[in-house]
Amino acid sequence: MTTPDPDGLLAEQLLRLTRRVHRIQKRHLERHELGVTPAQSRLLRTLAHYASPPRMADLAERLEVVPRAVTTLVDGLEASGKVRRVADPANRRVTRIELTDEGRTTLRELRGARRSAAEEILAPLTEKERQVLGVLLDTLIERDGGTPC
Amino acid sequence: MTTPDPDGLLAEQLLRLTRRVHRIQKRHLERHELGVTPAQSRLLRTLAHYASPPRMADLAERLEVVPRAVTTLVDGLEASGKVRRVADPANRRVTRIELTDEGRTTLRELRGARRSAAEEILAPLTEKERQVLGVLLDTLIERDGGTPC
DNA sequence: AGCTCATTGTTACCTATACTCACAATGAAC
DNA sequence: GTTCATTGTGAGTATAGGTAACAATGAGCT
Repeated sequence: MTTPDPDGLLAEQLLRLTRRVHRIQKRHLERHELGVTPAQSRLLRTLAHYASPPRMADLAERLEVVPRAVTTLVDGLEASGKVRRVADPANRRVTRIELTDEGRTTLRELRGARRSAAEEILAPLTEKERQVLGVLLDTLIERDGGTPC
Repeated sequence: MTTPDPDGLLAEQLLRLTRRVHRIQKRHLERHELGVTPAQSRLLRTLAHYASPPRMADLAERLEVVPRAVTTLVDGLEASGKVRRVADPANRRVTRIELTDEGRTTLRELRGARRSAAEEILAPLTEKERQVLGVLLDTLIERDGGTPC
């Protein structure tokens, strides 16, 4: 209440920073020539977290996007042979998404791109500062359940 | 070196958070029915920082986008009467962008939307945590001059 | 059985943001 | 005055996301 405009400013910084993250990420992905967009890369990584192939709807929830957005991403990844849609025998409405061997290979190669991109972005911070930032971001992200109005 | 994947994770958190910031910002802007998109809102605010009307190129640099992107934003804002393109008498290549009275009014009303959006985003953080976050983000943003390669 | 309702993914379309490339108009330098 | 740099913009593209409508399927109820 005492400070002039701290809140709006923070949001501004956040957005500004993210524009840079996007640019850097894209550049590193292109340099590694893996043929995936940033969003596809994210889906691949998310996919790796599941023990068994998730449904489209699971992915949508995890990625915090509408199911329709996942369709497009999977379309792209399936076209380049990195994932596979498999029918669920138990419930014929659901489609499960599997990583292919090629997808797994891409994922491994992706780690290099991610590491270098992250290093470039976070270069100005010390290890400890990164930890603090991580905690703060986590706090902001965690409470996603209840939007007040 | 000891932690598993701290860097990639931070970038991930950042991007995830920003998707939320975008959504929240968009929602609050729509609720206030000011007829501006988030990017237009940013341009309006940037505009207010200048003592005299800046050139398109100045805005592009300040917003960290290519000049062509500013053209589109100004198109939209001019169509809704919030800014005005004025020719520079001294150099007929340059176009200067002025806030109109309506633009200034919108800008004032925008502050409410911004405040409430920022409050929603930052709710889980204490005042002190916000300050720390601000400093960290600033550190990350500041060194934008020299990209290593 | 049948009727209704919810779930699941997708088709079709729209928006916002920002990019590259090419270009016309203008100014500056030689 | 010819050449070169600056300035903004037209044309086209890419990415990421959103809504609305819908077909196929499953589940519940009577």
